[in-house]
Amino acid sequence: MSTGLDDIDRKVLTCLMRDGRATYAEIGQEVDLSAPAAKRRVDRLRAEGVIQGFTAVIDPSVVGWVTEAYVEVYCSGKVSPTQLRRQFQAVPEVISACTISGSADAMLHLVAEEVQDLERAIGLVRNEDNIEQTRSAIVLSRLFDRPVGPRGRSEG
Amino acid sequence: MSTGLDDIDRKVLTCLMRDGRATYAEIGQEVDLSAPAAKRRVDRLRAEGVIQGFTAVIDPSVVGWVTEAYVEVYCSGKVSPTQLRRQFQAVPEVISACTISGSADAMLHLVAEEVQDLERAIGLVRNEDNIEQTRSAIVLSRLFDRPVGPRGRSEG
DNA sequence: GTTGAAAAGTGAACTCG
DNA sequence: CGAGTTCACTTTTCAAC
Repeated sequence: MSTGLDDIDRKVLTCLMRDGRATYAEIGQEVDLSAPAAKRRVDRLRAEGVIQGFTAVIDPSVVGWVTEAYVEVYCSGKVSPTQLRRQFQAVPEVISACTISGSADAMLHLVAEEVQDLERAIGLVRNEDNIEQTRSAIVLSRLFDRPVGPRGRSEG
Repeated sequence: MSTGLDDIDRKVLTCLMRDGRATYAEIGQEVDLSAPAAKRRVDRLRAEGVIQGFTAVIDPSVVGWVTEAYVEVYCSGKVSPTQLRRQFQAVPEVISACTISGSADAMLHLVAEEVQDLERAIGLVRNEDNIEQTRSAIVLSRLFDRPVGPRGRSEG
């Protein structure tokens, strides 16, 4: 599986992350390629799984998914990532889960419409034998969000 | 400014979040509307800011943005959200920032290519007068991620 | 990269509550 | 009038070469 991206591929990705509905002619213009050539790039990137899909970016506050929380999870005994994935995925409010370094074992990101939905979801997470405790932080206000993308690293 | 979404609007959003490059004919088919009518819906949702844009979903591991961390930030004295936004936004590795409830004041989500990039970025964050301490958790393995969208709430 | 047929986008005139 | 539809016309897609 050689997913070696060349410079043109990276530019194509940048272009599509900025505007997921860009036409192939527009993409081609940015990378000095004809529209069909640009399309072949995009098709290949999709086939390789580099581009997993396209999506609309929605203002969460308008749609009513406004309540968020970050939850640290402390587990007891041995914890298999597979097992954790399965039980966290069962809670629909959990939109992201990962294992982390430090005293906690996992970090969850939850999104819901109401605080009580969060409460219930966190209750479900805690309600498993292998979960020892959780430490939740409700999001008061989101300062900003930006897409992951090719971007300069900080200098310091 | 009444941004009241009706049932059709929500279906349009769901459709575009599942496939950001869906044609207007496809969208129309899902909501029993003609293609031009579907386009007018989408145009209105964009104009209202409900749809903020379209983007490609990229596999981060392929592109090399593999190292992630969650960082709790403890501030001293009065903290203006505007000020916090400005100083966190200055660090390119910070892809998401919010104020939170609990003992910490803010939660940051960082993504970088290498652990030392994270280290440098966290150093930059700490290097402000109003930052008292930080508490970082490096992401060991991402268990799953899923888009925010209209979705069932957990029952419990 | 180029070409051409098929598909999608887009504005205008029209219709219905 | 706001919202949907059909209809012409342009642009884009996409599978040849």
